[in-house]
Amino acid sequence: MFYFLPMTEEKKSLNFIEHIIEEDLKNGMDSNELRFRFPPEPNGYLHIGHTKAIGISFGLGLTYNAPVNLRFDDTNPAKEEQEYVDAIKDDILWLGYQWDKECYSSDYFQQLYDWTIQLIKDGKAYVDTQTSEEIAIQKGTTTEEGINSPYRNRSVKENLGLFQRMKEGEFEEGTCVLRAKIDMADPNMLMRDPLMYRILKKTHHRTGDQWCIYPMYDWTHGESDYIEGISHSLCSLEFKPHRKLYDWFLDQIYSDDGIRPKQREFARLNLSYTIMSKRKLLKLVEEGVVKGWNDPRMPTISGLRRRGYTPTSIRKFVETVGVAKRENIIDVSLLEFCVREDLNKTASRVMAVLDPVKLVITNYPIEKDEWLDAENNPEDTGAGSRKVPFSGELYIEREDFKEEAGNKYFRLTLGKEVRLKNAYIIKGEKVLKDAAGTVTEIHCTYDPKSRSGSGSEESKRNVKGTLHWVSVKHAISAEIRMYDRLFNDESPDGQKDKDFMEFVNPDSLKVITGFVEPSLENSNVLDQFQFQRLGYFNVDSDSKKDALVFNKTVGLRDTWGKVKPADTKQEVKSTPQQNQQKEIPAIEEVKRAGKKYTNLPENKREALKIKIIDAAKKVDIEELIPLYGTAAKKVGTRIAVTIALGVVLENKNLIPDESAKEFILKGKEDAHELLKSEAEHIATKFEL
RNA sequence: UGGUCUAUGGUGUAACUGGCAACACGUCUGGUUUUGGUCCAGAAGAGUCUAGGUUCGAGCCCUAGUAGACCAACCA
Repeated sequence: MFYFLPMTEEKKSLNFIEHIIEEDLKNGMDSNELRFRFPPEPNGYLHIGHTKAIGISFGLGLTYNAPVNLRFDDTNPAKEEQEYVDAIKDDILWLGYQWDKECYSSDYFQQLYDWTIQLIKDGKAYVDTQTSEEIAIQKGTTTEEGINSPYRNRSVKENLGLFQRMKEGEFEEGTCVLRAKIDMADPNMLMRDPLMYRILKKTHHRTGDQWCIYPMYDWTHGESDYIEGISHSLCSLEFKPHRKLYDWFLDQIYSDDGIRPKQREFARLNLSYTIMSKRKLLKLVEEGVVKGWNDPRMPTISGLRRRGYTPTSIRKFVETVGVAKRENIIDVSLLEFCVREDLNKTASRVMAVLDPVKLVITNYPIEKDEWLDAENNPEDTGAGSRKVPFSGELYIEREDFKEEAGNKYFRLTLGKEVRLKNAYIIKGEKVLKDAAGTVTEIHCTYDPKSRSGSGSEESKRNVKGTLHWVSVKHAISAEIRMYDRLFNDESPDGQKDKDFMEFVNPDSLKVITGFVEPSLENSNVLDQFQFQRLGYFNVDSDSKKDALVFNKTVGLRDTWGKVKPADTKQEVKSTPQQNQQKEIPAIEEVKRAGKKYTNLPENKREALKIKIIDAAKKVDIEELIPLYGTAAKKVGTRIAVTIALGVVLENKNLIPDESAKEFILKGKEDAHELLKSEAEHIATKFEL
């Protein structure tokens, strides 16, 4: 008998936002007061960068079982459109997140207006009738204070009147604004009488022409959070300076009965070899570098979806990248890992040959066909199997044959045997070439008794290589779109003197015609497959029943085909110092024991001290020389090492001055004093 | 020449009120395998930006530097 141990609660480490929430909860916040929001501006399509923000807020909603609002931050009718609202909703839904309320900042225009009137009455806002240039100049710079607007001290009555007229459309765009009266000398530029309202005579996608004054971001966001009862308002780092203003505005309207939202900021997601800015992505679309916002090479959600990325994989990805406050560039290999991980479990295995060369089995009966069993997914026993047609003429990958090759090459060569997946073992016999020397046909023989699954001895025979193939007679040709990274540089928009367009990879798309097995004839758009030994592919939306089109989502992990020089990275790292450390286990032992020593409670140290000294006696003085400099500052090791040093030196009658010379000779100038004082200090302390 | 933030293996993130720097990706071995995939077992790789300080003990606390990011749109 044994007990079922309680599942050791996986001590999931919290990110800093979760720590804040935990802290708030501990300090008396009720967990059902938690509420989050994702607030996109509907002025473009969502991209992989947004999924981090989405994942954080919706993820928090999930872990704390708290509602998450979707709020469209639509305060600028010049840039926003219904089309984007719809696309954003589609994308979030596709990712699999559920929002609680669908909100719009524009729903709060009236409330915001009412609060504004109060602010004006309180003398905390005024109408400025200067040009934007004048206002900008008065704002000062990061190093110089700003100066007050000449209109800063208009009377409440006058402000009220002017603001009223602004609202009624009496003034043209750009002629006046409403500003908060804060402090033109604040080191935070955002506090220097920020704009609250500007005139925009544009039709808003929701409020139509009802308003011609529109609130600015800062005078909308925190207030919207407050109205919705958001407890934690999470945004990216560049909003950090806005926090002070966020809080100031909140102070003006907050009454004790509501939840006071907190703004907290995290670092946005950057992906290597990718750009994220909407403006730059738009340029790619406009200049025809890609075919649209949902081009499979785009980092947009719609692009990734079309490319074959799954919601699960993207969610896993954002979960894995974590949340912190430092700048980061995440390697695309992590994203790729996440899709492979998901698709490996779900995608049906099929055979497709993308760079075909004909293989003729000379001893296979002409005209004969066989339909062989093929497993759909070895990772999923419930996936069943299907039949694939086999015949005497097949296509195999050109890459899978070489006339001769070393024994690291597991594929077909003349005179060597390989297995055809789900079929027979064959042996290369002869090769036919054209005038240019290109292989046109490979002849081989097969072992009729080796058929997969037949149960015979031969069917179980182990041969090194297994090849995928498609029967010439039964193959369906298909368009295959092969994608590579869109940029050649790891950080295309991170270069100061170069434009990101310079790094566009001209070979990011290759369209080829390949052959796929006939079972794919009835596949549907977005169906996902693993083309065995090649990678994951999905059916593109351009695909038609008689003209199949596939996208390559991602290749299989491939440790063989890789160019090896990448190894240099590994070489560089083994520094001489590390090598030396490896060669001197005695000192290692001292150090290890030393660390332990420092961590032990007072009463348990004695035994270990003896051990340290024993180990120290074995240390050769020569070994200490190159090490002392670093060893001395190694955390937690210092004292123990010093004990050891003291012992060693004493044993060798080197204490103190003779040895110091050695160190000095080696360029360790400080070592003398350090050694002496440390040794003395320790000696007295531990009565050595 | 101001303010704010950040600094941990190649990358990203951890490390509860100071207590042997952990996890994932990537890399490299070996095993299994009818996918050079998956899976399994294992390894290498940082002593935590620098210099001081406090402490028996510092990635964590203190001081001073250094480097990077952000901040002067009638954008969000």
